[in-house]
Amino acid sequence: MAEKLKGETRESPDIARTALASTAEPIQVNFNTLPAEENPPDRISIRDVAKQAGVSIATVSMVLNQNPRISRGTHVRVQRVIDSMGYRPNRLAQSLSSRYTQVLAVILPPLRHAFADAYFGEILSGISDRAGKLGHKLLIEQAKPQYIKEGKHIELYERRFVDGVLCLGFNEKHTFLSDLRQYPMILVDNRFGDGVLDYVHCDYRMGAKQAMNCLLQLGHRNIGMIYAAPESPTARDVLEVYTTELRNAGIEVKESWLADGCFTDEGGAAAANLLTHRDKDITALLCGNDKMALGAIRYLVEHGRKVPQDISVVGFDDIQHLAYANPSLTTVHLPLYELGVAACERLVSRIRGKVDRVADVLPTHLVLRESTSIVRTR
Amino acid sequence: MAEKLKGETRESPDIARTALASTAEPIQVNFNTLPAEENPPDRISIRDVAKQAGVSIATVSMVLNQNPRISRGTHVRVQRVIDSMGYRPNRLAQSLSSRYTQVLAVILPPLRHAFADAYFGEILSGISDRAGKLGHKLLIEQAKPQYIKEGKHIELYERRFVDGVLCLGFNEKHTFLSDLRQYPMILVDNRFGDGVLDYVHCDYRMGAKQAMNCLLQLGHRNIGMIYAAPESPTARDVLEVYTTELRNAGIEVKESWLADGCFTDEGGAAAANLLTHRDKDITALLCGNDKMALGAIRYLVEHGRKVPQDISVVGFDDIQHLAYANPSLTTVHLPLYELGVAACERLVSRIRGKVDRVADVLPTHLVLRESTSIVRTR
DNA sequence: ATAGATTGTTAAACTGATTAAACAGTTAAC
DNA sequence: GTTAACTGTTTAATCAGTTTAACAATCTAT
Repeated sequence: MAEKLKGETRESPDIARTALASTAEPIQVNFNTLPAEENPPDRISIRDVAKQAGVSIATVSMVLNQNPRISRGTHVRVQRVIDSMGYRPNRLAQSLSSRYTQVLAVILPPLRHAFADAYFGEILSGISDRAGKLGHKLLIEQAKPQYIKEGKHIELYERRFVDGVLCLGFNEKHTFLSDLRQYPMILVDNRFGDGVLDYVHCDYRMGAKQAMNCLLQLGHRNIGMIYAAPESPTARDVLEVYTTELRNAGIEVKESWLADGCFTDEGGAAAANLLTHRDKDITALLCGNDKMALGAIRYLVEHGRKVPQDISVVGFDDIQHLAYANPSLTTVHLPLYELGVAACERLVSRIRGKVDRVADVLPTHLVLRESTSIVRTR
Repeated sequence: MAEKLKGETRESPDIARTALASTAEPIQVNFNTLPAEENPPDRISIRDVAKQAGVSIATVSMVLNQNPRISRGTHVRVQRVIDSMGYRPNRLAQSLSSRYTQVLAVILPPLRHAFADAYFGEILSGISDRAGKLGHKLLIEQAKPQYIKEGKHIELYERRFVDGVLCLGFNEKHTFLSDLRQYPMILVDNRFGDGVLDYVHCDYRMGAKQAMNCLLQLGHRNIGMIYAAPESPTARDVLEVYTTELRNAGIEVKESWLADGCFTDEGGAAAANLLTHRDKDITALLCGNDKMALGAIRYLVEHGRKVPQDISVVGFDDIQHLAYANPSLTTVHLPLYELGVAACERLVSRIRGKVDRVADVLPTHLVLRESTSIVRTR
């Protein structure tokens, strides 16, 4: 138990303060000297500006929208008034008449930790950055069953919340996607119904080929696979390339080499358990994502199998901070940030009617780290 | 190199298919039989509904808003027309006249991986869930320097994008926060300028006390601290309680026990390096968040110090999936999801004018796992 | 029977912008 | 010296709702 010294309790913690002083910049937040905003920031409308500038509201509107029919002189004069009054156009009114909201929605699957997920996070970063640059705001939604049942995803367009939608983490099982096919929408990192919906996804076939090449070159022949979500076309791509590449190497794939890991780390651990028990000779595991790979490694290490000495593991995603795992993970790098950028870019093009079909596939590459090694000869 | 068997190349991967068949539900997406939406979903307006129902648009509006001045009969009759026509009110028009957008913004700091961050993610989940229940949409923004310089954070209100804003991951160094003090805004998981801004945060003092109690009870006396962001009041709370609790236990805090870990895992590793070299007798480390704790453990383990046998480590946050780390992390659980819920709830109350001051503090608790143990006597 | 209160509905003003069409004032062409 | 073609600006309609005040119809109370 902590012994308490009388008279010392509740004393000011100087040392902490000292530490602070040395690191923190001086902080002064004096609210009395802050620029006094006009108390009720009385909404200034386009009419006020027009009156002040001695022109019609149409002129102000045209100045706002850089309409070339406005003369240089008027433009400058009106702009000056706009700036001096601190006028900012009400975008509800703008959207109401212009029919564009300048807002995009991102729909995520109803997973408990969808927002804390590195995979979605990386894509979201890309989307957010590009949306900002294109002058669009981002609305975030989770497609809970109730949400879909109530048709909220359709309301997004119908009630004019957004101009377009990006769907992340969905596959062909999510039939609500087809409700959106008549609106600007892009399915991110998957395909749907043989390409009925616009999409942008990573080249999972290329990634799988890169991973399998690596393992085969390291001499592995008994390679297990922890897959997930076989209803997802891109996930299926990996499975297919996996078997094809084995065949091409003259190896007959055993059914017992396959296990579903549900994209989670627990699932990955469970799958590793299953696979290693079904076939003691497996020397390598290809995993559908990094989380499962991590779970598998944890399971293996905890059960006395050394990674990579006894068994090699390859992941998919190349999630940040997993480079720091122990052993660090060999994985297929998916350009998730770029995927987000591309998806956002294409969606805006679609909204503006500049393209009428989006079907992009982004290249991957393999990142060799510590979780793979040459097969051990017994 | 993989040997290729002639005639076997590019064959269909039956095994993968079989695996699929067993796991996947049957997928049929027949687009010809999907309910044929009226080709041009010709915008239906309140006027169309009014005409069809033989009432004025005012009546339809009042039905929509459940105005009690409408008789039961009319309500039912109009509602039936609304349903049959599939009418959905344009929310731009609604917001324009009602002065409420039903949209909230979440502003995140300009960190590269803000969206992939477990800490923010957890809070965001809470916010998103509650916002949905309260009928509000969520806009997500990152406060890049340029963004602030251009006053986009003020535009959020002035241009009527949102009714209120939740600020995550900011502290007193972020002076732009004070620009928002005249609008509905809640600072999440921090305080600002002695409480000028509304806030909801976790009880970091309580958390620090719980962590220190634990370490002291385990017999540790030379306890180092990896802190971060001393400009953050809540971070300072931890530092202060750390020194106070040591003093109360009759231990004089050494300046050399403190190091800044910048809230990152690399920072945590670097700080662990620094601390263990400055004072070889340190037997425990208190870390300002889980990421730094993880980095510290990685550094220690890689440099031959066993955790917890040689040195105990306590984190802060209780981030998901870190329960699976090896060793699993003893940490202060912050109710981040609940924090998001509370913040959202309070913000909406503020917008509706039901409260005029928000200053909530949520309790924490310690989660004992494997990274701490009784001090080893030499 | 008539004034007063109650109830339900509607006309009209309002929210704050965009934009097509009209309209002056110049300049160019025949 | 008309007519035609441009320029730059304004008028007025429109986007799709909400809300206040007015109004007609019915019900009470005197």
